[in-house]
Amino acid sequence: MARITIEDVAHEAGVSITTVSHVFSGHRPVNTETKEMVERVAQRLGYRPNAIARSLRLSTSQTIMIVVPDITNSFYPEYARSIQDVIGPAGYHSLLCNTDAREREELTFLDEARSRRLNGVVFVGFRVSNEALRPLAEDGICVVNVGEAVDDSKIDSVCFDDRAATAEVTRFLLDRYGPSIALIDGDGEAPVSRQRRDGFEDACRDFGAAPDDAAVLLEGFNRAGGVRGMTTLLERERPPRAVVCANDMIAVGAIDVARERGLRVPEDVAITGFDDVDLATIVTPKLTTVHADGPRLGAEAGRLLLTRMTGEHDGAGRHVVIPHELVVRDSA
Amino acid sequence: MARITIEDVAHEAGVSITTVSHVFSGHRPVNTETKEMVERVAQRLGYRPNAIARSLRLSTSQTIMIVVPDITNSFYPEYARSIQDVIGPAGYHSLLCNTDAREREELTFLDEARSRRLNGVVFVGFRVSNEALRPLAEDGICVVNVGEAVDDSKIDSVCFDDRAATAEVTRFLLDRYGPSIALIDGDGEAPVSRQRRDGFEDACRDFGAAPDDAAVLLEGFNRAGGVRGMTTLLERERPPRAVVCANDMIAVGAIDVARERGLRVPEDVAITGFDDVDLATIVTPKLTTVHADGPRLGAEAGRLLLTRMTGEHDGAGRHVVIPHELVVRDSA
DNA sequence: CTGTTAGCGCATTCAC
DNA sequence: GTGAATGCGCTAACAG
Repeated sequence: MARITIEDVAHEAGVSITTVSHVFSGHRPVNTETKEMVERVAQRLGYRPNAIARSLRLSTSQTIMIVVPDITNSFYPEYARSIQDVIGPAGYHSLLCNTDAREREELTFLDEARSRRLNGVVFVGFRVSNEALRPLAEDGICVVNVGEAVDDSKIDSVCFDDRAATAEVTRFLLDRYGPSIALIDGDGEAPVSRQRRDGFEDACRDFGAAPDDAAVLLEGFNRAGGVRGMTTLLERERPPRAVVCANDMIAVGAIDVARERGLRVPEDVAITGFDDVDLATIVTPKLTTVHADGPRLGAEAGRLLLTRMTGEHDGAGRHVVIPHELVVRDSA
Repeated sequence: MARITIEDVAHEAGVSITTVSHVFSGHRPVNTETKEMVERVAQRLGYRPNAIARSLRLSTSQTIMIVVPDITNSFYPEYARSIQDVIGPAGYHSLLCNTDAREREELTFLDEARSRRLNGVVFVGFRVSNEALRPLAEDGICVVNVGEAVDDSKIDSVCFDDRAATAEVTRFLLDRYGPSIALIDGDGEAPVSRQRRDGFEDACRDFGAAPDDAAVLLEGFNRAGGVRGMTTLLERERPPRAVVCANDMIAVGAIDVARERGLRVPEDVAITGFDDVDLATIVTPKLTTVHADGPRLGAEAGRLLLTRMTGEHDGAGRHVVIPHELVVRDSA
């Protein structure tokens, strides 16, 4: 139960702990015989270096934190996996943290990152202001914000142009089905949400249809949100001819309701999603949606983080926008 | 950049580090005024206790590791989230680790758990033998294996009765559609996979149809696996009347192919899944599948782990089987 | 090529 | 109610 330490190994092998340390780190040459002997002893004793002690000594944990709002939205696992694919080979581990879009969780994780002296954080924030990331950067933690840029800081950012993308789908719907349109948004406060809402309103305004406030519903970024939203919409006197959903899961919920009521999609109501996750091609009808490449977003975030962690880049924040694409399938 | 330590706070506040330590731990009474003063100073300086140092001193990290084979299969995020819901309130953090069902990753993570002196591990292993968990338990790490029990150890286990469940769906299909049946399995070696295969064969044998080896395909536990499997099956001279898929994602892929070829499900081919994840009710036709409650599995695993970590339980391994249920929908 | 030693930041025992 | 001193296990000067 008492774990084997480097000292036990040194003692058993009849060498100093320094030598054992160097056998493992390779930071200085060790006599081949001694080396092999030490390795044998370590093996026999079942020695595992204590990563905690090493972290304390080196003040680096070789780990990063990936903070996401909803791990059950498959967009995020795909994205997270992609980050891991980038930073893993460089020797970094990662903590995948789920906030459920709660402010308290967001703050707690950020605090944790500081307490644990993590090397980096890739953050998708829903509640907390960008400013909350500053203290981390000041502590020397590399951070990539997924979303808006953080001014005057060394914080990098990656995002999609959510506003433009949503305006694009909205325009597509407007052109095809006219001005009877609604948006089921995912969240009142989250930046992504606001961006998408703005895009929706931009397009409506451009089209000449002053966007009715009542045309925007705030539900959750999930299937249940879509169900609630669509139900509300269909209870109206004049249900919309087309519905923009702030993500694919919402769209799935909306389609559920529409079909349940015997409405044909898109003949009776057109419905679009956002993200283009796997679901998009599994539902019937297949979703017309915005392809927002999660893996690519993750890869880019990982790359930014990595170059900063290794010191390859050390200037002001870099800001990259991942291109999106409207994918027209069957739901609109 | 140089982080504030407990010493900085003590110095600034004009007290000893002992006092500061106790202000934060509450492990011994501190004069109220002193306490408030210290807290103010700490606040002002932006002090964050160093979790690494604390871990080293206390030799506990208050962290567990959740190891899953495929984070993009929504079964696992749901399951993991559920574990977190159980252990989080008790003050434990968790690392969510994705192995992609690779042996090397499985071993690496297990090693990591030892190196980092984690308090617990909840393990879904696909490649590595149960025996690989023993060293962890010997190091005093609490472990819950999701799958088979580990004999003569303090390792708990949770599982579904995969064999019985698969036999059940298979029998259902056999009764309804006769002996022309096939299995698209997910993996050649994984224990879950073997269990499900055995269940399939049990049912076939019972039915009197000696299971043809050729009736079992080994693909991946994902949509692409289902696509490959179904394609192979349909190229046969006499394609099966019913197809058991080892999980829902495989079933989705299989349905994709069937429909593409103009086959009606279930009129031309019946298809079943396993897990009953969200997808199951999103595909058309809705999946007939085995409801394997991921969140419940996670909650139970979390509970077992927690009671062991807190010392509430400290005997031999406990083994719990989570009930499953055949859910008949539209695909068979 | 190898060993001695001083911390990394904290919790805690022992003294006051 | 408070402080001084020790050590958790490791790495990296520094010294041979």
